[in-house]
Amino acid sequence: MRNRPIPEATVARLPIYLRALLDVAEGRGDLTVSSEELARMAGVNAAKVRKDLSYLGSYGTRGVGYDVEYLLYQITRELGLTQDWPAAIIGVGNLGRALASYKGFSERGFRIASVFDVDDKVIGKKVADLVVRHLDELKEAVIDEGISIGIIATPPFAAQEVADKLVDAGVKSILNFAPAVVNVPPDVSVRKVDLSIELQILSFYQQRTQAIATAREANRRLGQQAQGRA
Amino acid sequence: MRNRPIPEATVARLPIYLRALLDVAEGRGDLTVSSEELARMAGVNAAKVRKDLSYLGSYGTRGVGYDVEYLLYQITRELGLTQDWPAAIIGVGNLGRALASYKGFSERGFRIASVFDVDDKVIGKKVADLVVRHLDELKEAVIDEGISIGIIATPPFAAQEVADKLVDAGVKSILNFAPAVVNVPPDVSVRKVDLSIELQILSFYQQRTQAIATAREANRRLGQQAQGRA
DNA sequence: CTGCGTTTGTGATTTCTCTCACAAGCCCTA
DNA sequence: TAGGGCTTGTGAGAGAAATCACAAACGCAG
Repeated sequence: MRNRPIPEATVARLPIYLRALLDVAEGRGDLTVSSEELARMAGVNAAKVRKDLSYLGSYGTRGVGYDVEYLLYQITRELGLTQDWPAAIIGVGNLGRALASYKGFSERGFRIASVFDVDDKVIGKKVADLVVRHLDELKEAVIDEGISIGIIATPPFAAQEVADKLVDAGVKSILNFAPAVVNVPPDVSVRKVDLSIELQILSFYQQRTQAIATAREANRRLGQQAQGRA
Repeated sequence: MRNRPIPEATVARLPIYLRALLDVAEGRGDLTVSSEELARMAGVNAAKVRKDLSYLGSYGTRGVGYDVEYLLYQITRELGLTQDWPAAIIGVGNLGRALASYKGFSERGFRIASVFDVDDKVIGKKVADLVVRHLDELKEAVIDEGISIGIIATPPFAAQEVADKLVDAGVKSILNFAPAVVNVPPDVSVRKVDLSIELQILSFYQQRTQAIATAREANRRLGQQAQGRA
């Protein structure tokens, strides 16, 4: 099992296990945790937890469970969170500003090192203790400050251009909040967070269950009519 | 193909196609679009586009492509976007405020109808033209204003409690921005957006390619040493 | 009306993911 | 040291998603 590449689906769950483990460590101070318990906290089933963790190695003890501290360390290391990855936010609109001061990032060890925009009205102003710089200074900043993650928080029409500039500056990881598809070379990772897409997906399932309810209702009425006729 | 349940993976892509189609319609005003072109705009491959669309029905014309307006309408209808789904935001911190004034929601037809919190310091204040109300008024508001989507933007410790209240009030769709797992009955849909998890996933892939580069480098040096000895 | 170039729709296949179920292995007690 | 109770680690099978590859069908030109 070791040394096999870790499946994408597993990678996406490791941060959830990490959070659960932190809760266990801080909260109760238990020394070990079972796959069953971890599963409950992460909202998945126990077999999945065990298989996921087995990709990292055999870090559990049969009959006992997983050592909380040890597993915490292993997941942290596997996720590359032992080093820090300075990030830059491009776009200082509503969303950009909220992201710049979002506590969740720093709590997980991510530091916003710089914020950029192209609008003279905001350049030079402070956002979450950082002075907004012009996008033209991006490449320089990436080199000087070792920025390794770019966070796109621009309007959609600017997203591709900003992505190109990030790639050109040597950034290999991009988190895209703009509602637009961005294309990058294969050695660059992009993840997207699209808020309205999430709502649209919810809408689909809601509409569907309502449609079913309506159909069932119609059916019921038809049934009553049939009974009435009988 | 029709009437078969639409796969989850397909549902998640429909909003992306929708956006691409809107671009085509507004931008060029072309009357038809091919799966090839849609694929390019959506960042997927053409076969996937065709298979996805085929779940909705046979809306294309062989040798021609898809009628833009017609397909737009069909996807809109399938996603349930012909009716409106008023949403409520719970939690008026940085993120909650940014979400309340996020243009992307209204552009896609989602309306934030109410915002809630439990902190007396913000209740009664205005956020994006809406007066912040106490969470205790949630159930009432859900009924009166027909709220069908709950957006959780609280700190993590409060997320489950808020989710329970949403469920209790009859909300069937929840979008959770709090970095915490929330459990709900099976008839309720939850989608989560966890910003720092996205960064952790990026970190994993970045760290891995760096590790590979380092190993390759070490290898190269070993090779040179071996050559030196030969 | 025929033939050609184009693009869809979809069976078949491959790949990825989840789940099951149980042997292997650990701890503890006597 | 032997045995019983737990919990892990993982092979095997089921299921979902992605991809392939091609027949079917359309428009148009001659």
